[in-house]
Order: sequence, then structure tokens, then C-alpha cells
Amino acid sequence: MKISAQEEYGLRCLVQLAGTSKDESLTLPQIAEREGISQSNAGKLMWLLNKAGFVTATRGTKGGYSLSRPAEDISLSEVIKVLEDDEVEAHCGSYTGVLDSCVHTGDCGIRSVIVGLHEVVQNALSNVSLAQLVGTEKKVDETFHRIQGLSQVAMIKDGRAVSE
Amino acid sequence: MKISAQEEYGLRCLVQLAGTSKDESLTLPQIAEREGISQSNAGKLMWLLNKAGFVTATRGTKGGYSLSRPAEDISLSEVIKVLEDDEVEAHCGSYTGVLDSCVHTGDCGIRSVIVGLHEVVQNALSNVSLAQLVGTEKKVDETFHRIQGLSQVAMIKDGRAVSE
DNA sequence: TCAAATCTTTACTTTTGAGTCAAGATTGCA
DNA sequence: TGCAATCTTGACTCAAAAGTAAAGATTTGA
Repeated sequence: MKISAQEEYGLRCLVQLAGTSKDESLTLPQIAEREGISQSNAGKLMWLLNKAGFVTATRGTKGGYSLSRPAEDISLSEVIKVLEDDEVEAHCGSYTGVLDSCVHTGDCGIRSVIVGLHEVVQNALSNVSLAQLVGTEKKVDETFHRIQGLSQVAMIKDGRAVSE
Repeated sequence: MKISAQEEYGLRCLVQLAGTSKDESLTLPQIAEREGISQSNAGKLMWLLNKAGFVTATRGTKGGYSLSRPAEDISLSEVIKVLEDDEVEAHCGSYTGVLDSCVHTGDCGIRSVIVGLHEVVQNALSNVSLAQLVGTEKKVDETFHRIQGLSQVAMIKDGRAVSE
């Protein structure tokens, strides 16, 4: 379970914009420099984010990119959904080994794990907004640890999960 | 955020063993056939799982693989930790763009997300055992949805997260 | 209108992960 | 002992993701 380069860099570019005052915009060279990536790469990412409606691009002198919506209203789950390139829906069609379709037809425990995991991740991400990533680590840490703690408690109280 | 081929197939091979009666073992050709992957690929995966101590391998005629511990005692979080090839600890050393180290030194909101996400996933997985994956989808679904529901409730009650 | 600044798009190259192959080592059985 | 079944290991090939490059399109301002 790993975040892809596209997800990470794309998110970072958005956070740069979120940290820029509302009436200003950032150009491709600026974004590239601030994130330590090439201008070409930044260009591709911003193109994706523009297509998805997160940013507005203006061409010509004095052009650049800015967020289309307030950073507070953009949740990470939306962003990641756009930046990740495969859908969970299609899962049974990938990882089919040497065959055309997955050997596990019908009732499949693995599938549940994949889907369940994706839900857990999306749920966690839906509780964090772009705006929260601008400042220090504290706010984010707090959010995740709250989710963390509660799940833990639930599992212990329930008791069945691990020792079933 | 995506599960790798190694994680998926490795897990599936283990589930095959978990579904085999305690005194029996499965050979490489058997595992490969049941999961629809090549024998070579299965060999590599089982070698990893053997090295990590999840399975015991016996060579020679009548040999094969079997679980080293009861399936009920093996949690998915342990398994995934072994099958995923990069550590979260090393995160700031990957995705450094064209530079040698990440441009975000010190206090970094992105890092929190990566680490927090990993914790959420590991926590969810620690509540599912190999044994639970053998049967139908129901048990797994239940577990994940329980985690899901509780996080959701917590966020709503708290209220700050999304609309801060 | 023209040139400079900027985004857009497609094609190409590089890198990394996935998968295969083949030779080697160990065990059981006749 | 010797052969057949089985796991082990490292090198190799292939495919997909990541990143780069270059030509094109749009806007602003002189």
C-alpha cells in the first residue's frame, strides 16, 4: 500500500497554491522550483488538476495557476481520487495473473480487503482539507490520531476481530 | 494509494495455505495453479514469505509449504509489512524530485498525511486475520464497515476537520 | 501587430517494478 | 546409490509508471 509519485507531487503542488494569497497566482516555473521538480513534470500535474477542476489556469503574461475553490472546501479524498490512476471498481480485472480474469469468482475474501481498505483510506482523507496541510504538522497529526484511537477502541471492545 | 502486485498475490498465496487442513501442505505447482499465476512467480513469493517466517517449506518428495502459525494468529498488517517493499520511515528520501532530499525540511504537512495514512491502514489491517479471509466476504466487510462507521461519527461529532 | 510570457498537448526516454528462466540444493524413496 | 520431486537463488527480460522534451496555442502589453 503505497502512494504514487503522481499523487504525492500533485498534492504538494495544490498545497503550494493553497498557501498563496487569494488574489495571487503561481506560474509553472515557480511551482516547479518550490517543489523541487522539473517544469515539465509540474506542467503535466497542473494540467491534470486543471482538467479535474481544482485549479484555474490563465495563459499569457501575468498568467499562472490558482485554486478554483477555497482550500478549506477541497478535501484530500477528492484530490487523490483524481490523481490515482486506477479505480478500485476495476480491481478484479487487474492482478489476474496469467489468466484473463481473476481465479476467485464470486465470494472472495481478498476483494473485501481491497475494497474495505480503500474505503478506510478515503474516509480518513475526506476529513482533511487542503487548508489543513498548509501550516504545521500538528493539525494533521491530530486528525489522524483521532481516527486511529477510535478504531482501536472499537476493535478491543468488540473483541471478535483478531481472535475469531 | 494502491496495493502492489506482490502484496496482493502474496496475500492470496497465504490465504490458500490458510484454507488447507493443518496436516497437509501445498506444493509450488499447486499454489500457482490455484491462484492462476506462474510457478516462477509463486516461487518468489513463497520464498519471501518463508524468509519472513510465515510459512515453513519442506523440500523433496512429499514436500511443500504450510503455515508456521495458526491462521487465526496471523494478522494482515504483519503480512503486508513484509510484502510492501518500502518503509514509510524512508518516505522523505523518496519523492525528492530532481533534488537529493525533499524540499520540505522540518515541519511538513504532507509528511503527516503519508504517515497518518499508513497508520490508519495498518490499524485497519491489524484487525483482520488470515483465517477471516478464507470463508465468504461477509466477515471482512463487517470488520471494515465497523471501522468506517466509527470514524465517520467521530468526525461529525468533532466538526472541525473538514470545515476548519 | 509583434514579441514575450505563459499554459497545453503529444511523443519520446528513462527508470522501476513485475515476471520469467535456468541452474543449484535438498529430500525421500526404491 | 541414484533418480525424481521439490524448494532456492540469482540473473535476465518485459511492461508500466515516471519523467522529459519540444512544438503549439493563448494572452498581455508595448
